[in-house]
Order: sequence, then C-alpha cells, then structure tokens
Amino acid sequence: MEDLRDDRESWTSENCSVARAMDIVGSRSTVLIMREALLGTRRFDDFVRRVGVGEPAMAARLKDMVTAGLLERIPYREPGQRTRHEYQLTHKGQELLPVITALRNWGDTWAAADTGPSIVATHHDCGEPIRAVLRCAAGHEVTDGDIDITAGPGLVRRD
Amino acid sequence: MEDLRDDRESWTSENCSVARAMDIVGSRSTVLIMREALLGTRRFDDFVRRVGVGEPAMAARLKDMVTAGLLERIPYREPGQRTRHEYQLTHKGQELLPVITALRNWGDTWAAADTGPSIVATHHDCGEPIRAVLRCAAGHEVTDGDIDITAGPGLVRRD
DNA sequence: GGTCTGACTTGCATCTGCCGAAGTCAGCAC
DNA sequence: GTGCTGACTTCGGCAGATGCAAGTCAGACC
Repeated sequence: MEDLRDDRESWTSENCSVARAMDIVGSRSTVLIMREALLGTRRFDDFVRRVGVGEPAMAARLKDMVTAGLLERIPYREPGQRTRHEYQLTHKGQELLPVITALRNWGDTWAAADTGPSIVATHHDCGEPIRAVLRCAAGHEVTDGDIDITAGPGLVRRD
Repeated sequence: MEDLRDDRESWTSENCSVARAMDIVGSRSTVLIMREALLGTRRFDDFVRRVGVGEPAMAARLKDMVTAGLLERIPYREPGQRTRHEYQLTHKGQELLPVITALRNWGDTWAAADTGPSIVATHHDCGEPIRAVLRCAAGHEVTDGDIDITAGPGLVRRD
C-alpha cells in the first residue's frame, strides 16, 4: 500500500476532516464549553461562571453550538420556577470526548501547572486513569512508527 | 471515590489542562500546521501551500510554535543550495498525534464531505484503520458510562 | 555584477472574538 | 403592581488573526 507521505506533491490537503472539525470546534471557548458540558454542566449561568467567558460571548457561542448540532436546547421547569432552557449534549457532541481527553492528557504532560492536574478521569471498574490512545480496528496498540497514511475515497489528487 | 460531577459547586475550573493546551494549540491554523507536520511537511513554502494560509500568518504561526516548543527550526543545506531552515517536530509536538487523530476521526464521522475521508491512517502490521480510543492504564477499553472524575493534586476547591 | 529563488517582513484593511456596562424580558413571589 | 432572578441582547470598543500586495535579504549561479 502506497504511503502518501512519500509523495506529498501528488495530492492536496483539500477536503480534510481535521480542517472541517476545526471549523466547528476550533475556538478556545467552544472547547472549554465542551469540557464543561462533558462534565455535566447544562445551564447558561453555570457555563458563564465555570468557563470564565462573558455573557454575550457565551450566548453567541452556545447558539453556534446548537446550530452546529453539538448541544440541544431543552426546556425544563423546576418546581415553583418558570420554564427555562438547558443545554444538553447531543450524540455528536458526546463523541468529542476523545478529543477533549487527548487534549487534557497532553496538557497534563506538557502544560501542567506546578501543582499537577486538577482533575483525573479514572475507570469506574478498576480505578486506573484513562488516556486517549491510538489503536487499530484489529485491537493492536499502535506506536508512532507503525502508521501508514493511505488514500481515502475523498482524496484530491494533483496533476 | 467521590465523583466531582456530583457537586460542581465545590470546585472551580481554574488550573485546567484543557484550557492550557488550548492556549498553545487553540487556533485553527496551528492545528492545521500540526496536521501537516505530522504528515512530514517541513518547509515554509510547503506549509504555506498545503495549509492554505498566507505567508505573513504562516511566518507568525511558525515562530509562535517554535517558541512554544512544538517545532524546532533546523538548518539544512541541499547540494548546490545555500543553508535554509526546516521545521521539525519536537517530542512535545509529536505527542499531539492523538489529539489530531481524534479530531480527524470526529470530522470523518460528523463533518465528512459527501466523498468520504481524504486520508486514512492504517496500522502498518495489519492494515486496519487507526482510531483514538479511551483506555485505562490497566488496558481496559472504556465506554462513556465507565468514567469517574476524581480530584487531582492541582484541584482548586471553593468554600 | 546581475539574476533568481526561498523565506521571510512590512503595511494596510478587515474580520472575528471578547470584554464591560447597561438594558430587556418573562414569570413567580409578595 | 413591584421586585427579583435567570437568561439573555445591545452597544461601544479593543485586540489578535488573516488576506493581499509589495518589499527585503542572502547566497548560489551565470
């Protein structure tokens, strides 16, 4: 199988999933909102306080994320209160967990405060810490040198 | 072990590794440069053409990334050419591979073009596609409901 | 000495994101 | 009806990122 890294002139970086993902979740505040949502935060005010972004920016960001399908705006009513709305993760949003986890792992290793990590995700069954790792579909753990880059159906060739 | 999601009022999101990671790799162009660097691109001109960002922006971004320790600026000389510089991934940069892979996986699933993914990472040994997945240190594959969020040494408590 | 090329830098206009302060709006409590 | 609260919206302004066009600079080649 041809490895695309061997001839970078023959294809372009158009039509790249990384770029399209970044168009949706590419800003700092969007990622931090996802971090909070994955930790269970749902209400506007809590997002504002915990993410540390102003109300106008938060309102705009949440609206964008609902439009993008990461969050769903759902009405609820606490007893004795009027109807309000909360923001719940969609499946699409939920599936960003590996991205956020990988970022957290990297930050813990390379950009940690002197104090060490503030929170740790652990496996409920065994208590061991959780990391985002690379694995192939056959279940093998993959190391850096074991990777081939091959053409998918959407690849744009040059020439 | 206490799960921090059960009492979000007792702690803050200060000192978060996700936020610190985003301060370093939080912009679209930085991520796309990392994508290219991980595919083997090294030269200024190639980055400009393949990432699709202008020369001034690219020069600024590369300078920031060298300062941040993601890339190293290394002199080289092709025969009959004067000395030039190329940008080589550091170990710190190399370790962003799970982040980029997780983003690519997500983009392939949720933001793919009609054409399907343009490139696919496969395992050299068995040819199966590679994904970023969550695993605990004991080697168990982790699913969404199996995760506890526990306090690390750097957690900032409230009250 | 003049040309060429890769790798930048400079300048200017634009666009997006964010902040703070203030205003709005909908209902429940009184 | 007045107050209060949560969830916003509006306004003005600054800062950083980006695009385009043009200029610079170093050294190999002629």
